Amino acid sequence: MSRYDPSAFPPFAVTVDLVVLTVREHALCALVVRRGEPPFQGYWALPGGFVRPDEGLAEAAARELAEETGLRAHTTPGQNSVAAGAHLEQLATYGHPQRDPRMRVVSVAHLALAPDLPAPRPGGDARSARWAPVGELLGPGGEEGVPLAFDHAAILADGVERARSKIEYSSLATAFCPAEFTVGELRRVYESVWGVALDPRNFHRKVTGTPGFLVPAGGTTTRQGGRPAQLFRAGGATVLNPPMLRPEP
Amino acid sequence: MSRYDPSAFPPFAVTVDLVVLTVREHALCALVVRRGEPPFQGYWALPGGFVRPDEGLAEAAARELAEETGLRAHTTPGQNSVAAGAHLEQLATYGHPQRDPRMRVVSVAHLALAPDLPAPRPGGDARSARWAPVGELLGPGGEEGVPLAFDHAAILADGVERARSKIEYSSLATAFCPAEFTVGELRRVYESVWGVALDPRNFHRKVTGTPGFLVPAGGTTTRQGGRPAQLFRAGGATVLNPPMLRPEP
DNA sequence: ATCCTAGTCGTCTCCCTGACGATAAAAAGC
DNA sequence: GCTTTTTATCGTCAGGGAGACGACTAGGAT
Repeated sequence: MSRYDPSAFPPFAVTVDLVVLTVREHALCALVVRRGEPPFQGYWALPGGFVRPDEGLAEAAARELAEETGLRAHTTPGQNSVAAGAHLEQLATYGHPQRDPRMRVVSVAHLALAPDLPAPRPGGDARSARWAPVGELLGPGGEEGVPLAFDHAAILADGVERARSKIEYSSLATAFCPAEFTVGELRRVYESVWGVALDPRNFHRKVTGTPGFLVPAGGTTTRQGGRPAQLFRAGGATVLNPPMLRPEP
Repeated sequence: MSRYDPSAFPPFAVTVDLVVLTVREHALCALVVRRGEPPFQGYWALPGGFVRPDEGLAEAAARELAEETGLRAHTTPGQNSVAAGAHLEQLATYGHPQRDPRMRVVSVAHLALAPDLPAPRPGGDARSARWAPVGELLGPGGEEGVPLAFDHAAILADGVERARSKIEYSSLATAFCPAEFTVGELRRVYESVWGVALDPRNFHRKVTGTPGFLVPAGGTTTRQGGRPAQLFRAGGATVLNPPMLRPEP
């Protein structure tokens, strides 16, 4: 930190990009926006923007998240924030010298997990936004044969992998659920994120037996047809001990 | 990414800071350097420096690591690099607006795990460097009652926690060992990083039974006194299935 | 020769997990 | 109304991993 004259630092721009994930119709989906200007005009991209001069990184990410989804983020002492039903954490930083053709841009990617939202509201500016299944975005050639802008496919892949591994040993899967949910709904979250089928009986035994994971909310509901299911809220536990195990293929 | 005029971006400096960990004398130690100029002149700090204009983040971290320790880093396709016996990965990014009193600095912290090195060579410039047990650096008031410079205590704490959790489910603990090592030496690594005592018999059964973790190197050695121990190298496995379990207090 | 130290193999028990049968309670179809 | 379908929930059982710990081995130290 002493090798350079601080007043002669090289010119960097710092942005935040958001991997916002949700589960819709039994599929893991990411929020993407259509770029209205070059470079990559017309391409789908992750939402994001420049960090403002007097704004922290988590603060910038929370602001962008609110602009794009309307979710309010409530910053916590650590690096993670919890919005109204949403979770926000730093993912990784991407700074390849040529990742943006305009200039040197270092992007601090964040990962947000949100429950199924009514509609992807188009945000403050006029860009169109949509939820796209990550399988399509990350498939060969990307969505509609067109890959994501910049290095956003790699960022999205890292975010998806982070989500997939983090619901193993933390209670974060509840961030995909509304405030009150059933064991079956939580199971469908795991199945959608991991892309596997889980045994309903073993899953029920596991989640109800893990202390602090779920607390009964008191009612029952019939949202899916079939026998009414008990309603739960997320418990106070953040780490799951023992973890949920992702079955191997 | 379209809200700002890219040519009018706010002025940011981007640095890399390094959490370099090793195990020395049954204690987890971090590399710290003494600052020779303000701010925090005379304080201990994590090694680091500015990212150069045409240099990637991992590249900058590898360069700093080589300057401070002499370890060569060999960049891999992913975000992680493996040096000659050392491991390097991105940790997290710290960008609080006031974290550096001189200017707005965003620091991309990296975590390096190295085997016990002969001596902390003072690096290219004249700053003094030393290995300090993390318990002293993170204890109340920090080393000698003086805390680390900037927010480096928080960065170090995050790096230590990352190392502690990552040796649970990956074979990264071998990065603290020389090329050939015994099961006992590997066990002392786990004990030092976690700060616990492990049962030698169960540990031996576990690591030798995990496929791909260790491969016999063919010889035996008596480095610690007692019965000669078989020598192993790190196997090809990077993830441990099932993981090593950190005992709870 | 004896003790000490560290390494290695074995055993036993507990608990978690996966596989899967059985029952319960609602909606959907007839 | 009755049956079928769907989902939820409880139980049982076998296999595997992990903690606790005994026993044996092979060097150095005294």
